[in-house]
Amino acid sequence: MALADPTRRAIFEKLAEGRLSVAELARVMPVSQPAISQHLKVLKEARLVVDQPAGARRIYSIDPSGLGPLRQWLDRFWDEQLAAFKTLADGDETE
Amino acid sequence: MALADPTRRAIFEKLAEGRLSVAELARVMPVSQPAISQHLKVLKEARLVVDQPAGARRIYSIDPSGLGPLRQWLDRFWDEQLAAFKTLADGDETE
DNA sequence: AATTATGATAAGTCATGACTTATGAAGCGA
DNA sequence: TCGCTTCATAAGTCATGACTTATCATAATT
Repeated sequence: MALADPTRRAIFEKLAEGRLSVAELARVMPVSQPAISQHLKVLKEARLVVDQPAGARRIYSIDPSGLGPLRQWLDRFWDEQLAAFKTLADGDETE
Repeated sequence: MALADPTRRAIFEKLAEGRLSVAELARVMPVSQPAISQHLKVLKEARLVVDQPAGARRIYSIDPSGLGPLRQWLDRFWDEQLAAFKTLADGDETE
């Protein structure tokens, strides 16, 4: 899970506010530039961000479709558990 | 993030199918009973599962409300990004 | 009471991964 | 072209955490 690491989540949240270059991220975050690049690599492989060259710089932005699988996974449990709860609430004493 | 670890996610998914004791989980999962207990401790602290003593055993089940914060976090990005996309799609050439 | 089953904790090992500094490649401006 | 900036990768360090075996407490069973 690419969003497990707090630093990576922070980067992701920064990018959610707007497109940023690596250097801009490095200025804001409390870690070195290589650390940023490494995190971006993981996020990119997870399809959570996309990058786009702009001269010597490289602009990163969020790939919203990357959140789809997580959302689906989450919705599945959400529905299952709601259904299970409903069953219990409906005066079920199977257990 | 308690759901970062694959083993822990597997435990969580097992519990999503129904309430289980520690021994039952240990029988199904490819790790030792102490490992199971340790994972359950993390899940419990994250409010993702609840436990209930039943004699010498202890029954674990999912606490669906624990998924609420994750869902909220996810929805926030979802909406933000959809809005951002809409802005772009609406013939915006700011960039 | 003795045995067995269950589950939590302690202690130690080991792999993973999040960081660092160093460095090289590529683009831009003087 | 030289220097400056930007970024990625290499290599190494170090902390975290996911496992193990050992053990103890508690509860059910005979």
